[in-house]
Amino acid sequence: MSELRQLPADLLHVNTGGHEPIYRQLMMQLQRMVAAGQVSPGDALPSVREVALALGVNPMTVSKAYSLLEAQGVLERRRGMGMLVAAQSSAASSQLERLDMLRPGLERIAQEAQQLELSPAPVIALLRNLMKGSQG
Amino acid sequence: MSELRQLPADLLHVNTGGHEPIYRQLMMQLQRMVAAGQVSPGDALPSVREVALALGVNPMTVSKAYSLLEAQGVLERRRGMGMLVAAQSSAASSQLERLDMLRPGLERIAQEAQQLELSPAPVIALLRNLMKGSQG
Amino acid sequence: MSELRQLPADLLHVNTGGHEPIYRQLMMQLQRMVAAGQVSPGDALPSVREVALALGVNPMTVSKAYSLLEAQGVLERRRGMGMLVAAQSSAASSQLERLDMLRPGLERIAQEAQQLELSPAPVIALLRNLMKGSQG
Amino acid sequence: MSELRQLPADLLHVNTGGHEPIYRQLMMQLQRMVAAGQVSPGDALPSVREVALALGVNPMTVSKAYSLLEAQGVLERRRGMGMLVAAQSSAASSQLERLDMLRPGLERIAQEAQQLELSPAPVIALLRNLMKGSQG
DNA sequence: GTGGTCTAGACCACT
DNA sequence: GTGGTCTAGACCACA
Repeated sequence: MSELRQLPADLLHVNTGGHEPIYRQLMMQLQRMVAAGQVSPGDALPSVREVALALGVNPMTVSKAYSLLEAQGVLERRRGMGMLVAAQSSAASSQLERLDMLRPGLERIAQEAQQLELSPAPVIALLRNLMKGSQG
Repeated sequence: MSELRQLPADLLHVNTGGHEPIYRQLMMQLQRMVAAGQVSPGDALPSVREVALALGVNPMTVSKAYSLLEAQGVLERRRGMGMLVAAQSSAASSQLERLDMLRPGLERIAQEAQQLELSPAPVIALLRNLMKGSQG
Repeated sequence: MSELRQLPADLLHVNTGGHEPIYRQLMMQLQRMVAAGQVSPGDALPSVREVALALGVNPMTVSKAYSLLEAQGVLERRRGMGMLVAAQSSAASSQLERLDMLRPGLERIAQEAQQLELSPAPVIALLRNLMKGSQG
Repeated sequence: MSELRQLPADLLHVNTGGHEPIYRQLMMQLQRMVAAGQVSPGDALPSVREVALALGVNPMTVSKAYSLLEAQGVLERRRGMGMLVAAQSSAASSQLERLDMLRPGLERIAQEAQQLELSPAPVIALLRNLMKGSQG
């Protein structure tokens, strides 16, 4: 029997105000955590009810995120055990794969910067600053 | 000389496929054009009907974009004569102000990069690449 | 031959920004000037072109105001002489009649004050202040 | 106790006959109700469909009023759950703030009274009368 | 259940 | 010519 790690529900965050749907915020966060190896195949996810309570959102919303990730093969539903990270979910992804998850966002930034007639230098400087900040 | 510049309608583009509402795409494009100084206070905007025809969308959709920009102080209504860029819309914004329009997007990128356990270097390299591409 | 007074075009004002149509602003102003006796039956009005130029509005807008006042019997069109204040326009109105012109606006104020749960005292105090200001 | 107050839809009224657009009538009514404290931050608004039904207008018209108030920071959207009065909407406004909402109208009255060469006394008397009427 | 978006079309008001 | 308003109805996304 492998020892079951249980992902704490309070690792997830949600921004109710923005335009991005809550279920999608949850999906993307979980996907990133899997990709980064912060959670491994076989690890258990907090129950729908638990997450819903911790985040103050509707349980159906959490359930939707879980179900979509299951359909994507990222999660697995185990009878009586809730959801856990799927075995074939290739554990942590390579740096290149993870970088690719950022590509759409970066492409959009690049396009907007061009429309704002901003040269790469200041944009990159700002991004470097923000990344130092959140890591330091 | 009361020479009135008229923004050509075909400078606007719209992506019907995506999730972002058409009216919002128009709003953001116009806002960036004003900020970048590609269009100046007092310049006339193409008529609602003109834009609607050029983009193949419903006039009300264009009108919604215009109205919201007016409520935001970016545009001004000249009764019976169309819309124009508002006077107090501070002409072209400074580089710092324009950079600030990118900040939310960059903050999000930084947060996601952290969750993906990506170091600044590769992310910044990718962004630099994308920005070179759109400028070349 | 009675001596013809000519109303100067710059007595009229117009607020392009608001919701009230320009032609209506002109109509109401002229009506108030007649009612107050600031202009008398037989007095000539500035030409459409003159007013349009002085106010920076479309001549058709001025013309519309004049025509509607003519239809109302306030103005008279005299061939080759432009518009003049109609003879039967009862010269200056009585105080009661003039007060009645303010009634709709005051009724609206009263209704809004009630919805705002404002008692009469402060509203009346503010109005008294504003009237002193514009008269002093 | 998470007791949610729900604003009844029949508190809203609409005058189809006048010139003022329906959506704007709704906006102003709601704004005054918030300012007067008749409805508090966190209170739920009647659903778009409910109001539309009660008033016999198109749901889009109601939705427009709600959306504009949201853009103005008066209301907040709870995805899939309806609208509620925004938290930062400073609860009931002070008497001074509410009085300020009447200022533009009163300024206009004062200006018109001056053009009508009316002295403050009769105007104020009329207003006092009208306000008594709506309170009795 | 909630609001959001878009369309097609009619009608209006202003300039 | 300009934008504004409203309707009726369809379809979508979210919770």
